[in-house]
Amino acid sequence: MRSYAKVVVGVPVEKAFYYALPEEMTGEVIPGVRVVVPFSGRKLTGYVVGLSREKPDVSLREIAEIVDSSPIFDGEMLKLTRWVSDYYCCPWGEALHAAFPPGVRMKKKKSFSPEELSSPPAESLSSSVTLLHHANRGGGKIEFYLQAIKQALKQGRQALVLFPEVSHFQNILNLLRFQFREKIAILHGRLLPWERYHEWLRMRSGAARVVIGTRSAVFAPLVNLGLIIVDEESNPLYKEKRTPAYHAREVALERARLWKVPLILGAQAPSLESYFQAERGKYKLMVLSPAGEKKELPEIEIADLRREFSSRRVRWALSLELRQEIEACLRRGEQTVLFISRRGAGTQKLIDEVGRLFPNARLGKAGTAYEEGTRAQRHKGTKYEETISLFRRGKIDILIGTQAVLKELGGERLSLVGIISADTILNIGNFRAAEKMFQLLTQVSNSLLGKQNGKVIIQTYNPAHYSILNVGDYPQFYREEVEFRRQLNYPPFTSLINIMIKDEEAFRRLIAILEANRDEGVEILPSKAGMRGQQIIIKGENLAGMRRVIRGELSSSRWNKAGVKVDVDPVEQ
DNA sequence: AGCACGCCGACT
DNA sequence: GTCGGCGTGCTC
Repeated sequence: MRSYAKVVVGVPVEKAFYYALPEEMTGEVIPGVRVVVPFSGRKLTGYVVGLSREKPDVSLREIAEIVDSSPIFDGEMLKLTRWVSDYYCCPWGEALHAAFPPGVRMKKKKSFSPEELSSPPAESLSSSVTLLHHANRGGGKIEFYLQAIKQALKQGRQALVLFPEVSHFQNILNLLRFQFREKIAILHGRLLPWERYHEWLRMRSGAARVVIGTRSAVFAPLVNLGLIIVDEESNPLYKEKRTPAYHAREVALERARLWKVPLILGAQAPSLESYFQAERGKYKLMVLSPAGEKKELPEIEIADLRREFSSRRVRWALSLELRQEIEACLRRGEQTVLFISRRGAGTQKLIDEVGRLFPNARLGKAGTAYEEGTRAQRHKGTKYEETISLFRRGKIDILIGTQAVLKELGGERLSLVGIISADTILNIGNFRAAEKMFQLLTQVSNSLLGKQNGKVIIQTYNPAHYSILNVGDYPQFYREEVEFRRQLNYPPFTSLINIMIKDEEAFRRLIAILEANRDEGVEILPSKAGMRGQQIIIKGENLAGMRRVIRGELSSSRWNKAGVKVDVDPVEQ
């Protein structure tokens, strides 16, 4: 009996297309392999996503060529990418692309030892989600992860461990390499194409047993997955900004569900979403306190700028408290980090002021590695890295920096962190502002944990804000924040979809279409987004219907030039 | 994405 | 009369 291949091609079209198989290809064309097909006058590479016995009611053409001698996606991975395309409103082809990175994509006709591939999954592990709420960045959580990984390996399974960025791997990588040596594979965006290809093959063959990676590694081609860990699950770097704008934690949740494997989410300060699920009993909550002697939180002092500047005309960047504390810190021969939330006009003013006030201190300024180095430079070492290195070696007394320096905190001689303006974060007009503030302060104060003179000074016009007052007490912060979210009907009580549109005419057209198909309880909030065009925010308890409308609508090519970008569950950074 | 089809303005 | 603008719609 003849069968027909259902093929997804890399065009922004929602549909799959059917092709006939030439006699000699029967048995070789199976779901998950790539094929070359004739498509409106040209040849395109597409993914076979299924086979059908019935002849579809269209005139068929034949598959021209088979690219892979064994599938690059198994059935589960096809389901996962399908879910990504449904949930994040992108064509299936684009979701498949995201799961199949460039370094690997160009290679052809390589066989991935089929005997490993077809091995039936062992008895399924208990599928559950654990939220590991740990108080510090110390060994407790790594120990926990290692135990879970060992258990998965003992059952003959593979473990997938995600971190928000490469610089966070090192600690666990050293420990894992010590125990498992060549069984470790690494996957992240900065690998060279051949490195990625090499790691891909090792995962696919089952030779790699533990995979450490960043967000895109959530699609790692594991043949015998037994465990997923997402470290620092609340880190916004897990959100992809390009299409499909997936959140690696959400994809991990779906993957764990599909593969029926346990998932561990780790966080110093969990995301509202995750803690909400834990509170309702959907996730198992585990709270880890610091092992050994209890390390004290640093002293947290609030510099109330309202009082500070009410009597004076000149506005200084540094409050009296912060100035005095820097002075004390310098006297003790210890280091200070001054955190600014954005680069810009305020930065130079701050640097000048610090220079004037502390003429003998050695100053350093660090933006981000990205801003201060070109792509080529980043391999050799950038100005940013140089500054950080000087700071680590104690050659800088006062370091002024943005978000990026936060992960460099924790050196021996650092004892003071000053938040120059908490309000630039609290006033960003985003419902996650308080959460972002709390995340920041948690990270900062944990990096000074147990320091004898550890101190955080927060300069603010909002000294009574709950995100500041509750540092060190996550449950209390959560209670206040979740109440705020409930009252304003924000996640986790609702979901959001953000659509950006350049073309104004298309913007109006899309609003009309969305309004016409709007479900009960769904709000459609259009607005101007300045230079970037217009945006439509869709807000509601259940957006499944809206998702369907968006996906169906955008598959029509009349939106091609309108510059439409869909962001499901947006996370502004 | 590409490409054809189609219906309006300005050219040899 | 035709060339070509790009709006619209289709590709198995």
